[in-house]
Parts: sequence; structure tokens; C-alpha cells
Amino acid sequence: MAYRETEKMRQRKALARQRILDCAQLRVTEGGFRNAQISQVASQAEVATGTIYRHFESKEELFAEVFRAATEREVGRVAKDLAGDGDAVERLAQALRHFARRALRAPTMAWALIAEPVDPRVEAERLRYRRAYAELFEAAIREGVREGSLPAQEARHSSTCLVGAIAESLVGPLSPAQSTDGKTPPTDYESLVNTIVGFCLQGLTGTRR
Amino acid sequence: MAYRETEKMRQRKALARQRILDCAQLRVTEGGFRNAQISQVASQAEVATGTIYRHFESKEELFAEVFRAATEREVGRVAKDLAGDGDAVERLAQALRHFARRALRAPTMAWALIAEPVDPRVEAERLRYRRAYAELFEAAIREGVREGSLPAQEARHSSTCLVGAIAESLVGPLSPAQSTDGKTPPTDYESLVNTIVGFCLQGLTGTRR
DNA sequence: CTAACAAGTGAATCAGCATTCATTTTTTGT
DNA sequence: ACAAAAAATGAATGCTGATTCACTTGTTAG
Repeated sequence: MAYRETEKMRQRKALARQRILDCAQLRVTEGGFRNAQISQVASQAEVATGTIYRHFESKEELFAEVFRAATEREVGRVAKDLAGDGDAVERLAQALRHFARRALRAPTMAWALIAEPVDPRVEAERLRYRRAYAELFEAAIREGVREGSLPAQEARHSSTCLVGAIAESLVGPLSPAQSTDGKTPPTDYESLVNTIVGFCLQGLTGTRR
Repeated sequence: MAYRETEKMRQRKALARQRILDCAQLRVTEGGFRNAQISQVASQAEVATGTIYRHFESKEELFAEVFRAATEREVGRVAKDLAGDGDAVERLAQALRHFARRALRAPTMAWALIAEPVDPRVEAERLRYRRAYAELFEAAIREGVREGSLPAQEARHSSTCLVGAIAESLVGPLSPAQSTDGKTPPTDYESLVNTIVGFCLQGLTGTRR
């Protein structure tokens, strides 16, 4: 018996795997999932195409993981905002506002995560994470109801509306067409963010503020 | 000179074209855009695959037209509801309610139109029509503001939120995964519809009702 | 050093459909 | 009935990348 996987090797492999993931993510950040080909990722990561298949089942699996990593980071941030100070309404407002701002600041990636047409495998992740966001909001809404800052409501459904409203509102401004066509006047992002947040809060509270 | 396109021929061609469109639509109704292949459409319409290309530029073009036809019908219905009786708020409520009910009654087609991953050509149509819905809502909102049933607001943005909220709320219930997995309890559609409409109205009016 | 095995390579292969086009069939006016 | 022209046909072709795999290189333990 001669070869045995050693710690050093394990680390090196993990590193390579990570480098592949990073490069794949970079490609997505630059042009969305659509023009992120395996061969490109490979050359960027300085490995052969075949090597990618030693680390990932398939292209879909690789990009599903990219999607997961990127979205998990976002979900974490939203969760953090929702765990912050103030009553539930204030925390929801904060979370929505920050989410929108982050998206608008990294538009290609945000668009890829929110609206780009993708393979079913990746689409499945998207569905999962939309649910994840909705569940975070749902919990916050329930708290709001409990503490009295929100009126009683079907938290399950209104949280979904929240996710939809914010996602849809961002689709237009994030679309590559939008940023490329040169004729659409640049949206006033802060005003957009304000309206989105305003609408969502009213939807939840039934109160203008 | 021997052959000249005659009226009879023109009609027959129009008929064939329509039959192709109908069959394509039928395929979509049954399994979404994903498993609607040209060869299938052809055999269903009882023509050769090549024939389809005498009537349509390309697959994408064909399905873009299917999409257009189906969505235009929907947009028309929404427009009709928005032109109905009552104040703007009542009309918006009606339009949203009916839209959601129709979608839930024809889930596969609705899912294909709202959320299925599709070719860019078709996706472009989708974007266009989301705008179309939003614009209809936007006009109604402006009327509401004018007549005083709605508080002043950025109609442009709140209409987008409306579209997003309703679309997102329907994605889950419409997903093929949902209807196929057999373990998810059947959603109470009327309650879902009520929450969606309620949320949207509050979002617009700032008033519980 | 060497045997035993793992990891890496990238050119060749494959797959799945859309699309084409040489051929056949149908239509039309005379 | 015939020739000119259009329309229909569907088997063959083409495209685009993902995926494979025979081979090379690197690693390990004795």
C-alpha cells in the first residue's frame, strides 16, 4: 500500500475547489450565469476543464453552489438587520432598505440572483432562498404582531408579498438591458428605495408614515 | 405565368398558422415552454417540422407569439376590471382578485407566463408585459389619487410593487413541484387571494379595511 | 527508489434539438 | 392537360457546450 490521502492533499484540494468556486462566482458577477462557461471558469482558475468535474458533479451543481454561497451571504445580512434594534416595523424597514441598496450597488450579481433565467437546478435554489427570505420576514412580522407594532395578519402570505414587491421593483433597474441601452434615464435609486419600503410597510401596517 | 397566390390559399395558410399557434399553446398549457418542442408542435398540428418555419422565423419567435397572445388576453381582462364600476380602489381590488383566481385555475399556463425559465426572446416579452400590467395599475392608482380614494404616492413604483407582490405570491402555489409533490397540503386559495389583495390595498391606501 | 494509486489534463465525443434544403406534392392560369 | 410557381416534407445537418476518458503527472509509504 503506497498512496494515502494526506492532510496536505486534502487542503490543497479544498483550496482548488474554492478557487474554482471563486472564479465561477466572478464570472457570474461579471456577466450573469448565462455567459459563465465551464471552459472559462477552468482557464480562469488555471485548471483543465476535466478537473472541474473532479470537484463538482456537473455544471449545474457548480453554479447551484455559487448561487447558494452568494445568496446565503445576503440572507445572513437580512437576518442580521432583522435581529437589530427597534420594534419589528423598524427592523423590517431597515432590512428592506439595506437589501435594496446592496442590490443596486452590485447590479449584475443581484440580477443573476433575482431574475436571470437559469437552469432548473439553479432555479430550484432560487425558489428555496425566496422561501428563506420570506420566512425571515414572516418571523419578524409575527413578532411585530405579538408586540403590537403590527396588526394581526396572515404573516405567511404578507411576507411573500414583501419578497415579491421588492424583487419586482428591482428587476427593472437591475436588468442588463436597462443599464446598457443608454437611453433610459438613470433611476433615482434613493427615491425608488423609499417608495418600495414605504409600500411594503403600509402593506404590513396599514399606516402611512 | 401559372401560379398566383389566391384568396383561398391565403386563408388556408392563415388557418395553418393559427393551428400551429394553437397547438403550441396547448403544449405550453400542458407542460410549460420547456417541453414544447418544435417536432411535437408539428406532429400535433399535423404538419412537417419544416412547415413551421414557413410560418415562423424561429422557435423563439413562435413561442414569443404564443406568449404574447396568452398574455394579451390576460392584460385585456385586467384592463376591463380596471375600467369597471366603483372607485379606483374597488376596481384595483377586483382586478387583483380576478387575476389571482384565474391564475390558480389554470396553473400550468399561469406558471409558464409568470415564472417558468424561458429563452431570452420570450423573457423579453415577459418583461414587456409585466410593464404593461404595471402601467395599467399605475393609471388606476393615479385616478385614485385624483379622485381622493388613494393618498398621493409614486404611482410608478407602487404599481410595480403590486405586480411583484401578486406574482410572487402565486409562484409558490403554481410551481409544478408544488402540484406534483403530493405532500404539500393544498393551499386555501380563497384565503391566499384575500391576503394578497388585502396586502396590496393596504400598501396603496395605508388603510386596513 | 519504486510500486501503487490519486489527481490533473484537454482533445475528442456526445447529446439534444433547432434548423435547413433537395425533393415531392399541390395549386393555379391558360 | 400542362407548365410554372408555391408550399410542404422530413431526413440529414449543424451548433454549442457540457462531459468523458485514455493518458500524464504528482504523491505517498515502505
